[in-house]
Amino acid sequence: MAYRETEKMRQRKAEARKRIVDCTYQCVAEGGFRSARVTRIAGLAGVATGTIYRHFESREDLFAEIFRLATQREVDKVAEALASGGNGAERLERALKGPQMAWSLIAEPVDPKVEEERLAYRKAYANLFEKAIREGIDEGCIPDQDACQSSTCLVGAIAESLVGPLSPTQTTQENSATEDNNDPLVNSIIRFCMQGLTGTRR
Amino acid sequence: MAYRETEKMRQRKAEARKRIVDCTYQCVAEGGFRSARVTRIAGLAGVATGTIYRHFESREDLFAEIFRLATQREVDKVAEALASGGNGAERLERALKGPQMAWSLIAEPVDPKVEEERLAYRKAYANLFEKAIREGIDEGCIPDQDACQSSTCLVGAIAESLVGPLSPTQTTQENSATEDNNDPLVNSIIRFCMQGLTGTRR
DNA sequence: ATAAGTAGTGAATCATTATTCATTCTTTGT
DNA sequence: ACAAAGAATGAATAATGATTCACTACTTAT
Repeated sequence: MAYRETEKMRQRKAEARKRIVDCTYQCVAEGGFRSARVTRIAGLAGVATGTIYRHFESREDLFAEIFRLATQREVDKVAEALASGGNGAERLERALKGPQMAWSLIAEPVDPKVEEERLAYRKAYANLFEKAIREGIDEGCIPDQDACQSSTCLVGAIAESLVGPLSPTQTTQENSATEDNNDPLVNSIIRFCMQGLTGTRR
Repeated sequence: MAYRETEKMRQRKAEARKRIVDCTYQCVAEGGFRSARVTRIAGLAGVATGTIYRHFESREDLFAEIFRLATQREVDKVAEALASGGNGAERLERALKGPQMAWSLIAEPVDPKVEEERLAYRKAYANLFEKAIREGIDEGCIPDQDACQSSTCLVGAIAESLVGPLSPTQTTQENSATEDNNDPLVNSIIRFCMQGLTGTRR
């Protein structure tokens, strides 16, 4: 027998896969999941359409992966913020400042499999917040309340403000990905959310 | 010349149109816009598929109309609540209790034309809230803040809580359409939102 | 009854895309 | 150099479903 997969090949395949992922991300960022065509992705990535299917079961699976990837980083950021020092209210406030770019993904209409990921994503956020709220309640810096429900409100308020159709920010990827801008917006969301939680004017 | 459209005919057409609208609504309520097939709608309405196109330009137009209809009633309810007596904070609180069923529509992935309606819908709500918040600020019962931004947070928090993927309520139409239930849920949303606005524990 | 015009029909068409797979190209070990 | 295996290709296929349109059925006015 002759061919045995070698490191060099593994690497080349990995590169192709990455190229596919990157181009998919780009397509999704431009026109959303709905309009991202397998053919176009293949074209951008410089592979044949068939090749996509050597790396992913189906279009949906590819999309689900994109979603997970784009999402993971942001959730991690929030988790990190919630894990660091300060009291519960302070940590929450820091966490609210965290996510910047991936929120845009939670607004987009998609296939069932991606929808599943989206649910997981929102839930991940909500869970982080819920835990933090509970801690705040235990510490006494947040009044007693239904932490689960409040965390849902938080996610909703933030999502709508940052990426919903009402959002004042342009929904282009570039600007929402930048680091520092739209501070007044973020600040007023934070104020609203913190007041909603604590019932304390600041 | 012979045939001239008569009242009887006008009426019959109107009935067919209404049947189409109703069945579309039913389909959408069951499986969402995505999966509502023109053929099935026609079948349910007892007309040929072609007939749909005598009443509506296109599938999208039909859907847009459904959306408008389902939506209008709810927005009216909120407007009414905001118009009645009491101070700003009280009126807002009443309005938050208003919408029940149509929120489910704002979560659903749809075609561009429907998307447009959805935007209008969210905006309608947000505008109502924004106006009410401004009034509350003028009256002094709500502290000064960015009314526009706060109204966006309200819409987001409510939408997520009632119909988002995190919603604890089943997303079936029947129960969310009922009048009185899920009070604890609604109450905690209201508490969160009112605190977010007023910064006052209740 | 007849003619003129409108409404209704639904099988056929058209358009769109994801997916397949027979074929060609590369890599690898001998 | 050769054979065995895998990888890549992309034209062809398949599936879906909206939309059309040639035709029939009905309504109306004379």
